[in-house]
Amino acid sequence: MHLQNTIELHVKAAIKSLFQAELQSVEFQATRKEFAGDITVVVFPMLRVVKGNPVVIGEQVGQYLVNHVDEVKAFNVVKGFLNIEIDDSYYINFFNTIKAKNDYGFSKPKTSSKAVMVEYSSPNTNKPLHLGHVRNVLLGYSVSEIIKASGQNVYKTQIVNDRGIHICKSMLAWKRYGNGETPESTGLKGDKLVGNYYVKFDQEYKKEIAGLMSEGQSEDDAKKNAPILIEAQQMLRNWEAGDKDTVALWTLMNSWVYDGFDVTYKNIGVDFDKLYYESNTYLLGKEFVAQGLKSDAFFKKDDGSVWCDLTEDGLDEKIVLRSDGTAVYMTQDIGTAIQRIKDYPDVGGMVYTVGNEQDYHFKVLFLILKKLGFDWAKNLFHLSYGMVDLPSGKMKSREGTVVDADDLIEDMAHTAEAISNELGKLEDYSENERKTLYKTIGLGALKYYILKVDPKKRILFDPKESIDFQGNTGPFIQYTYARIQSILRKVTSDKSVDFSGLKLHDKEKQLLKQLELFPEIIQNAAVQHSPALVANYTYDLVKDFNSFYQNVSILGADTDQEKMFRVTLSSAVATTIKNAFSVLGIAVPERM
RNA sequence: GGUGGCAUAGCUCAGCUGGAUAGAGCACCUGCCUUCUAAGCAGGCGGUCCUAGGUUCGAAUCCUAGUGCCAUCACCA
Repeated sequence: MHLQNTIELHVKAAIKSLFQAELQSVEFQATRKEFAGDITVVVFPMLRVVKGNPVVIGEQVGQYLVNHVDEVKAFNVVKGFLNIEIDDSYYINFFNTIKAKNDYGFSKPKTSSKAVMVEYSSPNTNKPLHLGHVRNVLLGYSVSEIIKASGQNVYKTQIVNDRGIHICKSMLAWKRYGNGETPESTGLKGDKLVGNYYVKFDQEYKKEIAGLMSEGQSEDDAKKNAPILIEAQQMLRNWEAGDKDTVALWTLMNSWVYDGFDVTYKNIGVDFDKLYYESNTYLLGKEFVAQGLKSDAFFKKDDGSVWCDLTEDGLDEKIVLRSDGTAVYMTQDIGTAIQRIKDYPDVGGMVYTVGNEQDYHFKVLFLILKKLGFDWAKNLFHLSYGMVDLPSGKMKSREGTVVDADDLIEDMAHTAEAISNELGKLEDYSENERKTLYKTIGLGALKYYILKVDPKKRILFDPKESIDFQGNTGPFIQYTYARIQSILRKVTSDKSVDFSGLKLHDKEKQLLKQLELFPEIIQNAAVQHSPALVANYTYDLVKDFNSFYQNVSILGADTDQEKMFRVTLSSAVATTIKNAFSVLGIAVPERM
């Protein structure tokens, strides 16, 4: 049993036997480092059932614990805080149970529990991925890995927004101004090429608006009447009607984009188990709108449009099908959700990684799916995250004010290279080994930078100020891992050595306490969908290790048993760093 | 205007279900490489936890109101 649970039972027993009172719960916290002790019981809440001086009560409970619990060695009471000292043997026993576990902190998938499907990325197919997508992808991937590590099966997926006016704009601009350019002919990544035409469209569109306005049209009218827009809208109708040439061009240009995305995803180091395409699921959505109409979940207005009334839930009426019978975004999302459960009947819930600008949309979507009567609808979660903004404001693809994902990753590797060269520790590394390492460190810095902040908070990214490589950063943690590997190359950790009877150094005990928290952190991070919890935990662990490393000699320990303990403890810390970073999607280097 | 989110050191962020003198990193200042990798360690400086009320033995944390920033409220996605 967990030590805290044991103590809780005995505190309750103490209150019962000393004061004949029932305690509902016991409040714990970590003992502050200025006081002696390892675990602290807060006495104040007990005053509700026991009248008296908190210090006196603390003393009495403390004495009871020393008498009744083997692991409790001593205690002291400061104000209303009962600080309990735990015997070293408890921590050594704990260490013996985890020292050989390569998957420490992770739980095996429980066969009883349902799988979770996590959606992330969800790009439009008219432009390359940028820093905003990077946050999305990193969050989604990490949350998937965290949920897996917590003991549930996970399917990673995305919905590709491959149809709509946005892609028609790129197609039209390419048709008009492209002169038959291809990724091969230009040497450009496919997504970049298509993105260029999306920008081109916007430029031409703005010119036409200006022209119409100089002829006396209002801005609103000019925006509606610009010929290039009207042509793009016609193109969308042609596409929906299945026009051969339009569909062929659509297929071709989308395939360019997908090739480009694949390169970027591979670069970032994320993957998917299954892809869904909007062009395939919006029809299923329509079917279910028809069903919802029959079951009275929806209603039809006179003009033929279909709505869902959510006023009872404090929201508005929401359209689910246009009067001309075409699908809106909501229609397709209904279809996609249902399709996913059809494809994976073991899925009992879904996580949607989508920016907080769509909070309202998902509130509505989840309510609608409940109204349609799906029991899994209660297990839907919108992993809503804050925007990534630049000092100049919002990123806009159309206006070219974006931080491109590929460029950013490359820049990070260059920074890693520059710092590495300055430190000059890798003289004997081959060119290839170095390249790999620079990428590991650069990506580590970027991913950690983004994942360590609470998802719901906005990130302000200044491209001029490079991401740090010191302090609370990915490279700092990677560095600590590499240091430990260096020790393990000198002395192999023997996991069979028994460490009973060892007297622990304060720094060692602190490390063991921190290690003990890891499995709980993973469970917590899964429940809260927060990689930031794992990142900040890992940072604390690494800080503790570095303090240990600089203050205690590992290889120069007094006895062989002590030396092997320190080596094995270091090894366990390395394993924990590696495991924690793996759920963040960050690799760890053997040297750096 | 309605709704939702955010507000903690000069900057970037932690702070779990309310608990001890609010913690880190960066920046700035002091020390520490002949010994396990100094991308490190040890220490210093730095706070009206947005404001005002309230609940409580106790509030950065919970409640109410206000202020500021952001998002959203389309037969857009």
